[in-house]
Amino acid sequence: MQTKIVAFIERLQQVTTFDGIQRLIEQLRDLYQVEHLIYHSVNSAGEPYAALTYSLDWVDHYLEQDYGRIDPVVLGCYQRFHPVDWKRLDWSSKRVRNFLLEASDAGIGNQGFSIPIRGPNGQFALFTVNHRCSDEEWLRFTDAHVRDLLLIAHYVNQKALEVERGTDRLPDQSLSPRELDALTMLGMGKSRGHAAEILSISEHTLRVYIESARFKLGAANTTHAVALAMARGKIIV
Amino acid sequence: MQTKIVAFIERLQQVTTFDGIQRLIEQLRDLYQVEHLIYHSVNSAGEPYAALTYSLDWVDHYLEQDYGRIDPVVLGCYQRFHPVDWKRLDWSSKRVRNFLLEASDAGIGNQGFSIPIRGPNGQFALFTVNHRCSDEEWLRFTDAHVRDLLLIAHYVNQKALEVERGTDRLPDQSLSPRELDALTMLGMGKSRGHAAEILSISEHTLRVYIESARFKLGAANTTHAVALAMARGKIIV
DNA sequence: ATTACCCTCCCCATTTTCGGGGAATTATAA
DNA sequence: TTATAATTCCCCGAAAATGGGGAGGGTAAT
Repeated sequence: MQTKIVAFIERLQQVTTFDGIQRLIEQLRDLYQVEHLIYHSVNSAGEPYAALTYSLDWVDHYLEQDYGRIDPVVLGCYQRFHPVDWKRLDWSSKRVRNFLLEASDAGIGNQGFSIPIRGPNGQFALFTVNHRCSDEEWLRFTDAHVRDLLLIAHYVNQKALEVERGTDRLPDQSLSPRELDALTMLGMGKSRGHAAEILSISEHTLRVYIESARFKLGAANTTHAVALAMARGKIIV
Repeated sequence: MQTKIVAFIERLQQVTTFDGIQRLIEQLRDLYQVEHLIYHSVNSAGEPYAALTYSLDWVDHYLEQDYGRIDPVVLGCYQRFHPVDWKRLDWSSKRVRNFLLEASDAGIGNQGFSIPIRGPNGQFALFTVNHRCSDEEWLRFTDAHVRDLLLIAHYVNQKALEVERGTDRLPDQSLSPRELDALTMLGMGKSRGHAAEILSISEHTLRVYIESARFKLGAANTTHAVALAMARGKIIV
């Protein structure tokens, strides 16, 4: 069994394009004989990327409906450190059950196992195995392959980051100490006036920091700037 | 070497109080013969807790100065999934270098290794080993003990959560779907008017959601509500 | 079936923030 | 050293948010 993963990692090293990752994901699905395999990520600029074996119809529908915001797999893994079996997630809300029905119709299996991954600057990725089978079968599968999957998830993410770095993007905008102070205060719920008082600067000055931070982050308004700074790990509230 | 950790885990099971955890941390420091051992966490309500071997003076100073917001160890690990050696963190800013000098004066060693941990509802914890030695010595130490430390970090966090659950806290406030929608839109930078339009409701209605979400989250204003919802993993922007 | 919560709509007055300007001194870095 | 960035201060009008109030219909659970 170990030869599988060794061969895979060797082949992964050759890959230099997103297409290559996609093909590898498909080969991996066949190798492990599961219904679906999904790698998807959101980089620091918020751009999504995915290599997966779901039907394109489902992917389009998912994106159109912005299901990433209610999908318990995404929500549940976003802040988690450890891989999680889909059974352990929260499927209780009505909206989610509806989503589940649609997913099932689109050919998504009832069993799933997802591995969250985090990269630099808030980059977030998920590596998911999906299958349709009984709980017992699934338990046997996961027990047998968790280690492999962890390694694969890690390597695939590394490769995706590497390939993406080729597509040169805007450099990571760094915020000045005062800008971080300002955003932190606002994120903590202080009003501009109070925040300025705490930082011992005029309210006007505070506003300059917020403005420049907003500009650097490409944020539409103050709330957005705070949200982006948080999402990118620049501040903690 | 393995007997060390087995004995530790057994003793850990007996612990039922915060004081017990503190004593165990001290014993662990002696066991591994390092300068300092630190476990600290922030729960879903934002309350900090720590069991550590730093001097109380330094802890007081750290809290008073709110160094948690600039400490590269905290910042760097907050969004990371994997343990990290302090050398790999970003110590470049002036403010940080100053912090480092103060820390060194307070008896904190030059070498460190921190393990981030995440629990339910945005709970975040750090397990850190600190020592004063050369890079080579430190490499030998970490190489020899990473596995142990990972396990210990995990068990200590579990125990801390368990002990904390005893001190019954306010139940986790759940937000309604529409409240989540509203906060998500604002977190994405939409204005109230635009957000209402996207959600196909009146701007007045949107405001009701924001107000109730703010109330539930105990937030002072909209920006705060979005920040809290993000920190608690309720929304993704 | 009653309670409770969710969703939707509306008014008003007050406070706060936004987005455009401009300008000075001090650090930091190339 | 010279440029670039950071830090600090200021004005103003338009726009948005806040904090009260009230009201009706729906759904879900007890």
